[in-house]
Amino acid sequence: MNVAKKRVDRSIFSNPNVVELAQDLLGKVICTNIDGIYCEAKITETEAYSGKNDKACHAYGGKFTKRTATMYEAGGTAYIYLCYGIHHLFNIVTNVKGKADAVLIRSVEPLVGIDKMLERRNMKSDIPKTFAGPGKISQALGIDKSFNGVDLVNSQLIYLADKEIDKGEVIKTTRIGIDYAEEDAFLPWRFYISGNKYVSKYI
DNA sequence: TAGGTGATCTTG
DNA sequence: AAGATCACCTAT
Repeated sequence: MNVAKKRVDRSIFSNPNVVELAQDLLGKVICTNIDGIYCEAKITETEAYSGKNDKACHAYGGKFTKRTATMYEAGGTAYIYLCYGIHHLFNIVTNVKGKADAVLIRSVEPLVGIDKMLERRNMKSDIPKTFAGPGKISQALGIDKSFNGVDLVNSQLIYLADKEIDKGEVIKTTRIGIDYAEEDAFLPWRFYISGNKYVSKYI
């Protein structure tokens, strides 16, 4: 049965160390109330992006555009953008307002509403990789660009909860799909729960 | 392994 | 105004 859960509060998202926070978010639960259906999914894989020094980050070097503006919002804001014309990528903005850090959610383990998540993915069953990959998890949870800028701390439609699950060992490795970032492509800023089945790539 | 897909940003 | 780029996914 479901372990008692509580909504996480603002303070966790305002951590100025996004690399540490990306690891803390593993095991937290994304709750959505979209299309009138309630779903829950545990975060199993994340990546950290830092506006200040990280060439992989959209807001690198203080870059401020219409798109990146969301990244400068307070920790706990949703940053969602369309990637490759097809995929909505879901990030959680971190740090305080004015500092452009974010955590990309790359994979989740479905907990509640699995049938609805499969339907959104146009799949009949949960085969390996069904919920592994940032484009897939947004599709599964019903997240699209209309949620860009939403405050995850207060929203009824999408928020995070803490089920106090022991997440076990965290694997640290390099981020995916950021070859353009030169030396920063080698930073070990991707994290996943060791041994978990819902991860897009091992090592 | 290659191509789809379109918003976003930069360049001319 | 046009062209390049892109934190990916699916099917050959």
